[in-house]
Amino acid sequence: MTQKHSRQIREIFDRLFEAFGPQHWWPARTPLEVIVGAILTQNTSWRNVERAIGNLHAAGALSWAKLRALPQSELARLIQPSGSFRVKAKRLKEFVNFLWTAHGGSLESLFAGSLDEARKRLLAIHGIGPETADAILLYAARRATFVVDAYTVRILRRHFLIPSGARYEDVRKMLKAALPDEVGLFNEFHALFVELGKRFCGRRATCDGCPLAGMPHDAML
DNA sequence: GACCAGGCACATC
DNA sequence: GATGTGCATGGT
Repeated sequence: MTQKHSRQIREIFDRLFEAFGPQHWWPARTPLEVIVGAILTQNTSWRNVERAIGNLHAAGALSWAKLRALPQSELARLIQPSGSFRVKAKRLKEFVNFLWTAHGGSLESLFAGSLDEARKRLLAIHGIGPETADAILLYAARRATFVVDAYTVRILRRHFLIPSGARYEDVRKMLKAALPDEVGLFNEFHALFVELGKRFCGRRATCDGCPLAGMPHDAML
């Protein structure tokens, strides 16, 4: 991690924040909603997740007790708009069951200890991979970890800030090392990466008007 | 009709 | 360790 590298990362943040402003992530009212949303949004657009969460809300199912009591098949029916609903119903159930059996239903207990300890605990739950674990830690537990999504990797690679073969954990550690350890910064930065990706890094998108225009860049990547 | 969206687990080489 | 596939909906 060179100072130049770190400066470029910060320049990206500054440009994105200047262009897009605060993103107000995560769009959820409670830690429970963050966790449910994080699982439902796996490989799924947020719009469809909102429909699913709307169904859960209408069914009065947005509480740990109700999620625990709800039959998996009924849960699957409610979250159907978010896609992969059988898989995701199972994942939600596994999360809730683990929260109860291992931590007595206490998120505080689940999130206790060092960042790495809490992260390992989450990753051990079936259905919680690195990105979902980091989203939960950052947006529900307010811990300073970086959420590395596909856009983030693509953008950093295009700007020569990570090697082409960089893995999730490499990118996460690089970003953590390049930035001050501030939850608010990590929160905003991930959301800004997603916004940039949606607007300018889709398959059909062009770089016209991209806030990162002028920075070293390879559009072919 | 292909392709994508705020991934993950599993099989296979 | 790297790559491929199923999961499944709704939008472009």
